[in-house]
Parts: sequence; C-alpha cells; structure tokens
Amino acid sequence: MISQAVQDYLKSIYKLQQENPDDSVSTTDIAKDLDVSGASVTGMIKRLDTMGMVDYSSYKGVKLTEKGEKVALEIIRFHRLIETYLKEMLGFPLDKIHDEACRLEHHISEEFIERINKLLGEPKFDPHGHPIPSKDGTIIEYEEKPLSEIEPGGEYYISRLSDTDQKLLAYLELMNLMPNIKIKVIDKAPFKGPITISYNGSEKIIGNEVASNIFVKIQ
Amino acid sequence: MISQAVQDYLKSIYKLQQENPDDSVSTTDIAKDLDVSGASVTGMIKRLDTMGMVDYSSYKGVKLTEKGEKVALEIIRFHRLIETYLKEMLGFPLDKIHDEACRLEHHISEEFIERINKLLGEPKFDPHGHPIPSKDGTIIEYEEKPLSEIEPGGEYYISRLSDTDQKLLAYLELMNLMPNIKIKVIDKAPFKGPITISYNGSEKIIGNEVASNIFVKIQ
DNA sequence: CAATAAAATTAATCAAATCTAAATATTTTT
DNA sequence: AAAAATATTTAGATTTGATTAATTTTATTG
Ligand SMILES: [Mn+2]
Ligand SMILES: [Mn+2]
Ligand SMILES: [Mn+2]
Ligand SMILES: [Mn+2]
Repeated sequence: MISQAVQDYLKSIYKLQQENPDDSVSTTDIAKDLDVSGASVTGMIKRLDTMGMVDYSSYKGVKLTEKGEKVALEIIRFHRLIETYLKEMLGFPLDKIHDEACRLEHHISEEFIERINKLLGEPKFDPHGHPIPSKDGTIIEYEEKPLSEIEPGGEYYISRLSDTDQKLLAYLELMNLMPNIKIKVIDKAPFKGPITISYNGSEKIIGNEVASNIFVKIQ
Repeated sequence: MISQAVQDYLKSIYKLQQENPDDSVSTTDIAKDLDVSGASVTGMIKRLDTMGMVDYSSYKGVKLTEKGEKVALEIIRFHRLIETYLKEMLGFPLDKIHDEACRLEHHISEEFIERINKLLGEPKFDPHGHPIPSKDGTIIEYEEKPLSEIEPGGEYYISRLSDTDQKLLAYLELMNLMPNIKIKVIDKAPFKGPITISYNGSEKIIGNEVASNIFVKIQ
C-alpha cells in the first residue's frame, strides 16, 4: 500500500512540476508546499526514488517517473471527484471542500469513487474549475489568464478559481463569481487598482488581488 | 488529535465490554479482535491509561473510563451513520459497507456527518440493524435472540444481522432477510438442523449456522 | 499444593515520518 | 576567483505503532 505521506508528496511534486514544467522540482519547493523541513523532503525523496516514483540525483531535484505521475493523477482524480460530490450532493460551501477532500482522497475505495462519479454524471471539472483526470490519466488542458491581466473590452468565461485561500473562496462564492460565469472587464484602474466587471446582468468592483485569483479562458 | 490506532482500540474495547459487561477486557481478547500481538496491546493499553481513556492495572485487564467510552461511542456513531449513508445514498451492497465505513470513520469531519445525518433523516439504526448512538452518546437497547434459538410458533421482527461474515451478509441480502422484516419459524429440525421460515409471503429453508447470525426482537 | 499451562508483560528491534543542528554543495555577488 | 549567501544533504533523535523472544505472573489441575 502507498502511504498517505507518499501520496501527498507525489501530488505536491506533480503540482510544482505543472507550475514549472521545464525545471525539475527542488527540495525547498516541496518542503514549502507540504510545510515540512527540507531534511524530511530529502529523506522521502530517496525513498520515492527507490520506489521508482521519481528520478532523483543529489542536489539536482526530482522529476516524476511515469509510474509516479500515474499515482499522482489518480489521487488528483479522487480529490476533485470528492470535491465535486461534497458541493453538488452534500451542499458543502465552496471554501470547505478542499480540506475535506484532501483527507478523504487517501481513504476512499475505487468502488466509492465509481459510484459518486456515476451519480454526478461523470463530471469533467470540479467546483473550482479544475479539470478532473479521467480514469486512464488524461487531463483536459486549456489556456487561461488571471482576470487581473485582462484588458477592458471582450467577454470571457471564468474557467477556474485559485483554491489556496479559503476565505477568498467564500467571498467569491458570495459574489457568485464562479466557473462558467460570463464576465466582462469594464474598467481597470492603473497600479494594481480596482477592476470594474460586469456579469449576471450587473456591475461590480473588485480588487486586483481578488481578480488575480480568478482565471478566465482564453478564446 | 486521537490517532486511528487509538480510536480502533477504544472501539474494540467497547465492543468486547458489551459482549461481557461484568468482566474487564483482557489483552488477549483485544489482540484477537484487532489482529495484533499481545505485546502491542500491552503497549497501547498503557498509553490509553495515561491518556485517561481506560483504567488498567497489570494482569487485570482494562475497562473504559467515561472519557474513553465517549470517544468510542462517537466513532461508532460515525461508523454506523457512514454505513447507512453508503447503503441508502450510494447504493452499496450490504456486504461492502462495513470495511469502507471502518476506514472512513477516522477521517470524515463533524460537518460531513451532520450533513449526511440530516439528509438521511436522522436514522436510529444502520443497515445491519445496529442502533446509531445519538450525538450525546445515548444508545437504544432492546432484547434480542438469534433466530436459531426461536421455537416454531410466534411471529418476530428481524432486529439485526451479524456483520462479521461479509459473504453471509451478501447471501442474507439476496434472500431479503433484512432488519424489520416480519418472520415466522415454521419448523426447526433437531441437532442444529435446517430451519423452515416464512416471511414476505413465502416459505424458505435456511441452515442453523445462517439462522444464528440473524437476530430477532423479543416482545 | 506443587507442577504445568496459559496469559500478560518486558526487552530489544524495526519502519515510517518527522525534527534540529551540523556539514557540504551550489549559486550569487562583489 | 574568492567570499557570502542559499540550498541541500547528513547525522542523530524522537514518536507512534508494530514485531519476536524471553520472562514473569496467574490460573488450572492432578
Ligand atoms: Mn491529501
Ligand atoms: Mn479543486
Ligand atoms: Mn476503523
Ligand atoms: Mn453496522
């Protein structure tokens, strides 16, 4: 059996690799992401290497092997299906689903996942707008940009909300700024100033910080 | 935080205590129930004692303290609500719910439990017929007897199915021998022979072994 | 009531994950 | 290119939960 710790490391490495696909992932980045010491990361990385989950050489960082990536994608699939289920079927608020899913992802069975996947109608995106990997590990990719970098003018669809700050997510849900909402930038004040947007038939003003956590689909 | 291991020990001690309320629970019985070595049990018991979860003195076995019992009942509440949820909302077969619940009980939040409790309509019994402890730790008790000890004649309601043998549970579900079904013993062959029963408008013959895993409510 | 069997505890190890402090390698700056 | 700063690894310890083997305590029985 693959322990929870191993699963969390693989998930973290996958995430960091996505953010920076060219470089290999550094110990320090993993340590920061998982909030553990650098020494712990070195120790675990060596084990992952002997398990064939990552390629590692001293002082050079790691890269997931095909095997490691497969495991990571499986956990991410679990995580995102659970998030979707918590929101859609149990009525959890948007800011509570991540933490719950992050625990459950390590403990539910294939059978459980298959059942909720069916009940949900095999969804392709979770409530944050994250794509849900298919069972064979393929994952939808598309181009997006933070709303804070969009010039006033065209219309866009919200594709994704950053899920790092749960307080912010609660605010976005309250404002009904959710994936798939059609949105238009009316005005953008200079020097990271407030941004005027129009959606759902009304105008709102949000801060640049907030807008930088909302991503819209490009073309 | 109370670890999964600690939770499982407390649950096991609670169960063994119920089976034999007068004696204190022996190390060997816990070891058998949890499938660990006796030495492991001695080690854990000492920790539980210093945590104030059990009263323990060397060579004399353990008894749950009020604190320990409260924790045990909380986990049992979680376990049984999850079982009910897996059956009622996700359509799990009766023989698959125990193992899944036994893992999840340690990892779901109060919030999750409260939500499924509401959605299920605050059920009082799980699919095996086990009473679900209330949030404050009270638990319904009633008298019951194995069907194998019932003499032909009166009518009874199935109260509970033993959940130790999952294969047997699958058979019972197939036969529609489930809690709350009205049942009548028509004939009982001697020397632990087959038992003829009537329920749901038809007659069936089951083995004594099977009947000893079906419990009916007394009066 | 002593001999034997069974139950329980102790002692010594192990593995997984973590940590801090010290040492070493790499990168950046002057 | 040497010095300084940063990143990474090593060494040594800790905690939790488990093991086997040896010892001690309790229970049984002739
Ligand atoms: Mn997780
Ligand atoms: Mn998500
Ligand atoms: Mn359990
Ligand atoms: Mn049950």
